[in-house]
Amino acid sequence: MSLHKSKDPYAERCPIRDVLERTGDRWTLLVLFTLEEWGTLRFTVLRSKVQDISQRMLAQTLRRLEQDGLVLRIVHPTVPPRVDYELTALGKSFLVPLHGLLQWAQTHHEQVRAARSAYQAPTPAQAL
Amino acid sequence: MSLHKSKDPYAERCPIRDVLERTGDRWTLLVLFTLEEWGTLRFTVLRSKVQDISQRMLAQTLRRLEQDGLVLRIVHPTVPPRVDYELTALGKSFLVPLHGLLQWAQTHHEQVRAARSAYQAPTPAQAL
DNA sequence: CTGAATCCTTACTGATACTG
DNA sequence: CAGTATCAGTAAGGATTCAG
Repeated sequence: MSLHKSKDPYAERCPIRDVLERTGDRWTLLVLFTLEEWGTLRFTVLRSKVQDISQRMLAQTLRRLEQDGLVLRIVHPTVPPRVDYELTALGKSFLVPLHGLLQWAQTHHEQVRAARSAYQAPTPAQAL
Repeated sequence: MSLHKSKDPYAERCPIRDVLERTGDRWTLLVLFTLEEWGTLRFTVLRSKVQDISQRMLAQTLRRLEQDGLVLRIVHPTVPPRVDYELTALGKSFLVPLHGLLQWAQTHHEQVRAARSAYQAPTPAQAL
């Protein structure tokens, strides 16, 4: 989804907007689920677990999650540098409703696929 | 979010992908919530209720929802044409987990905003 | 290792104009 | 009224390069 910041249909003041903005991008949920499953992970390891994510996108996604207080970034002042990431309490609480989505997807996935297969593109505004 | 169909990180076989693909675009949830609130609506009325959506985007969003079996399209063979849209049972069931997200957003919205305000951009991989 | 900065391609979106 | 088709601007994502 392309979520433009400006001319936002949800409007900035709308609380749900902040959530949808996160769930709506390509990697956030994947990163969140990965951190939930594995606990604390360092950058490279996290990347290896999130299939196909680029370095750029992982860094960007993590920044936003950190900024929103969903993920904690822990820097170890070592050489070479080591940075760990883990869910905050807020992040964990966010995963609860997310599982609702997952559950629905798993339960109704077949139904959706069946509907897609059966679908016939409508002839514009004219019925049988 | 831009959700490319190809090179999909979630992979096509992954059930959750089909859901995320929908929640991830700009208008789908808005349309879904609007239909939930108002029940059956015809194209123009629906458009007037979904603030700022273009005719093109509304049509496109409805097609996908229809294709996935979440929304029912009812064509009245009249002149001028009249087309009604309403949620299917599947569509309504999808709104349940969606409300979980909404709830979380409303509950934790302030926390997120606070985290954003407090956030300081990190100096690259070096601690105190 | 953990990033940030740049470039470039692709996808999304809106405006506009045109049908049945 | 209810769309579709086309066009053009913008934003997202990937690849690459550079740095602490």
